Amino acid sequence: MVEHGADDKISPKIYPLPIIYHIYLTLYKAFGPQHWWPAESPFEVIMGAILTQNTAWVNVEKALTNLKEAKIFNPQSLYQTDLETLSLLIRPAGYYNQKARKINNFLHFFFSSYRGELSCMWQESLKILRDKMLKVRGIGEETADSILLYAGGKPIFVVDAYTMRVVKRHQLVEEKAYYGEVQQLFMRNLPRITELYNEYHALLVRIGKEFCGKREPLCQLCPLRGYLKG
DNA sequence: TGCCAGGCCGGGT
DNA sequence: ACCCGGCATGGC
Repeated sequence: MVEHGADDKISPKIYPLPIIYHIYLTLYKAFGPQHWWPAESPFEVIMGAILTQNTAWVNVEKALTNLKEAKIFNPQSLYQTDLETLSLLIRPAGYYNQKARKINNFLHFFFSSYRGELSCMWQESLKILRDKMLKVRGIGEETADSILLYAGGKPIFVVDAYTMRVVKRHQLVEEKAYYGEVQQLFMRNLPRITELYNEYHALLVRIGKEFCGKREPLCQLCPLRGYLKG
């Protein structure tokens, strides 16, 4: 352990790492990099982020494949495709009528504000872009943050159902905590580094799936069980 | 068979 | 400011 006091002027004080940071290190050592987001392009990340809303990823992949096979998987073509056709193609992803509308809403925003150019959209500041995306019907906080982090490489932490379940199961936040509180828990306790946020969220999904069933109390095999309060 | 999956919206208190 | 029903397919 490091002694504090005498050499304050020489080296900065060493504080204990926040527990949130410890948990990341634990997960990374246990599972290694997760290689997220599974997509071939930033635009594909955006479409996937909308399609995966409350939906298993395997079903999203089917929808993405359909769009690619129809040779319309680019912003212009998708924007020109009528909702009926679009909903048919994304059917495997579920909620297909809503999601067709959501994709169209996003593309309308994308073309009217940024000429359909991602490079143009990324020039916007993080906070402004986030607020603007949240005004699009069908883009909520998680979807917006997923787009910002995994498509745009912006340093914003994504909170999803697994994240929520893991931090609540381990009593790192109160049971009623909402999205912004959990997001702040992570962002206040971690350096603002895109790669870190990227990997951390992916790791949380990994252990969420593996050890944190929806109705289970707390899996004894979870590598985080030692961090439980109380 | 029923439950779950990388949410979000709109209407009702 | 919460709370809840609706949206829908596919896998286990």
